[in-house]
Amino acid sequence: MRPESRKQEIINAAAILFKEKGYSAVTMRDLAKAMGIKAASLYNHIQSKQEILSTIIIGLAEEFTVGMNKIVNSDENTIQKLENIIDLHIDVTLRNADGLASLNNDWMHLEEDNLQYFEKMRQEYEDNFRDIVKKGLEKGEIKPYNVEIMVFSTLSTLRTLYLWYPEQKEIDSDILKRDMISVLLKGVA
Amino acid sequence: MRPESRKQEIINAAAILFKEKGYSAVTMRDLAKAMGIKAASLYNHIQSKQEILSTIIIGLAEEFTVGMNKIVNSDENTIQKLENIIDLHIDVTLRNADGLASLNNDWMHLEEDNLQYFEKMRQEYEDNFRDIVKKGLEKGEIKPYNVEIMVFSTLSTLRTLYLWYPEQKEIDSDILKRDMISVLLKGVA
DNA sequence: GTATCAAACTAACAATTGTTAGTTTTGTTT
DNA sequence: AAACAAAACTAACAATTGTTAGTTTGATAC
Repeated sequence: MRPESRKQEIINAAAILFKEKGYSAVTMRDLAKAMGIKAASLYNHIQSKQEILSTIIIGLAEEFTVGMNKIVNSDENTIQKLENIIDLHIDVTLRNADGLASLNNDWMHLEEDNLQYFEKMRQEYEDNFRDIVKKGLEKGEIKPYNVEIMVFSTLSTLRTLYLWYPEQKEIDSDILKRDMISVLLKGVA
Repeated sequence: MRPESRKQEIINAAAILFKEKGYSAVTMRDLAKAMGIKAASLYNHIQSKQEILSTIIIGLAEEFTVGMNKIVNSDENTIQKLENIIDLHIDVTLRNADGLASLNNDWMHLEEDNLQYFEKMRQEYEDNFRDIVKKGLEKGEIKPYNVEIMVFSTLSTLRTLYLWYPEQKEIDSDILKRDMISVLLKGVA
């Protein structure tokens, strides 16, 4: 157990509260109470409420960007790439499910520069995803359904993992990966 | 064009704002500005901000409850039942995508009684969904993957439709239904 | 033209918000 | 024990929040 910095403790506590009620509904006094201190004391460690949010979201977005770039630039086939994307989402979710709630639901409360930066990363991530599916379709590695529907459907499931996985502790992470890949790629029927 | 009551106009405008920023981040002054009036004037039509939220969410939740009950009590087979659930979600989404944002993201801001009522409906909806999948699995109509994963995966996609569909106007609703059913039931690979 | 009624308005409220300034406590290092 | 830095505290601020009270406007019915 390496000791976490006080700042990181605050950010982790904030992520939990943001997950439960959303960024706007969590006050600095709520956060302070969760930390067992007074609201003003938080400012010995952080600069602003906004800084907490951007630290949570931008860090995660960059993780996805790095992961996706590796997958796109690999020479694996389409199915393997899709499997790797599923892997990426499961890994990030296991490591920081609370933070993903903010990324999914509170990104619009980022301020100017970080908001633009985030939206750019998200756009590129989705474009990369779409390109993988499109190429798979051209090569006949994927069924000829509407590309947008396939991308949306898969991404919806992966994005929502954060809500669901923490409650399914009995499911081993390898079984999760295997069945998730099966369900998304081969369907249920 | 039947004229909508002023109250309903306010609720519709609120749903759009709630979708963009979430319930907590939307002020009564924001809502008033969107309506072209002053905040105090809203109270000639509604009782409270909370009333707006509960009207949006409870109405939609009841729609899903009614729809799901019809499906569960029908004598169709598992695949047909799943198709009907997909249909239900697409229909509701087409009719009120904005309201679904609140149902998905702001239900936790409902107050005591309505919160309990909502959570009960959601629980029963998910239980019904799970039972359909379980029975389909027993009868061999569905592949033997983890039930929770199948339910979660399908429901994630259907719940997120509200975010995605309004931007895909070029896709005909019948094609959407057909390909959505294909992707969810047969997979992409 | 006067009464009626819905729907807007102005003005204000008490509570809550994020944040700052300045001070005290706590624990460690000299 | 003296000095120091980290991290807590109290007290307060200006702005914003949902909401109320009381008033005015504008259209319709008599």
